[in-house]
Amino acid sequence: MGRSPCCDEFGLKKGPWTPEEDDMLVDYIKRHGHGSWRALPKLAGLNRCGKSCRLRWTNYLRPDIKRGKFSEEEEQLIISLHSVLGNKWSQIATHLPGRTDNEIKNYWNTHLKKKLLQMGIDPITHRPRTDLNLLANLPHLLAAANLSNLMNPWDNALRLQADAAQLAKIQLLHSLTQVLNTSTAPPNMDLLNQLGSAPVQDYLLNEYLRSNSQFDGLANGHHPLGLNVTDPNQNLSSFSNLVAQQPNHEYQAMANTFSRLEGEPNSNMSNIDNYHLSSSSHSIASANTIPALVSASPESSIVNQTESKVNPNDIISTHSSTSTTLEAWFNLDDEANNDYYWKELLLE
DNA sequence: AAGCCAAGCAACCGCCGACAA
DNA sequence: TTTGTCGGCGGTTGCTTGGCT
Repeated sequence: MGRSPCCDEFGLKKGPWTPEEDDMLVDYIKRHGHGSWRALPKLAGLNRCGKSCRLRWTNYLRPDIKRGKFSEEEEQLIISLHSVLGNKWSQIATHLPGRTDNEIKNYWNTHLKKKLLQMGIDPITHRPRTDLNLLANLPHLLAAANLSNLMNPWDNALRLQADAAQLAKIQLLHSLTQVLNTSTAPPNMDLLNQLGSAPVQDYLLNEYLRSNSQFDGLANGHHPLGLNVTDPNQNLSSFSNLVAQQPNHEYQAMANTFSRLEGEPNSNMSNIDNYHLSSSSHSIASANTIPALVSASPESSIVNQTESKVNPNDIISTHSSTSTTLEAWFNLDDEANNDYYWKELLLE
């Protein structure tokens, strides 16, 4: 079971391959096949270890390797597959003909990881980021989100960015709502105004009123912001309507969910997590068009992958990287959703 | 022109599971 | 059942290149 000595054998060459060595390796494999990699170097007249030969062949010299820039479609596919499979580069590579696991891994580390970070998505969990950097970029993200309706639907790069922005906004709303539901301090109107949409502001303010109407000074129907405290529903431009206006089917699915929740006693947005997590038999994903993907935090992706029987081919057919992130949003129940953090930002 | 720095990528390292003896 | 070998994988290193000062 021990590690094979392979490259530790002294006198064997390491480092970059010369064109002559490449020729020798290609020539031998063309004539004889690689056979035993361990035996190959001697038979081919190479002063390399078998492992080095195998790596050079599989990552560089193989005739079916596709070289050059990754296409937009390939990028999307890698992101989608990574959200399900995690760092299983070899499995990801099986879905990209002509690309090697090493190439995909390098491309992920040098390009895609940064790209996701810039879009406010955590490249490890594929969840929207909730740190201060994201909040600092909020106006930019919101602007991108507002542009989404005007965009060419086939422009994948812009669409992905806009989806990420939408998700960031939704996640922010979710977190803000939780804070408002648990605090009596008045909300920070400057921050609320950054959300830019009257229905959203109404929704958040009414969440605040709903949760605080039992306290002194509000119970008499007066509120410093001039809103109707005794009947907050009169103020409410419902969030369901807001998300229903989104063209993306995912937001339609959310609106449907909210509608169902509204029919339940004591429902509010924070119920969404419980609803989603506790009722897989009538899940959002099955009732609507959101693919049943799993989030891919390092600690959970493997287990989820096997338990939920997610087929990476489904990712390819639906080709939706945002669904994964959307579902991740529904599962926000960890430290990233910590009330304390949001209270610091939101409450005066 | 020279030096510095960061990005990109080929190659290596070390671990693991499968399998045969 | 144990042990050794092999191939495969993911993480990491270090060289090359290009941009900037």
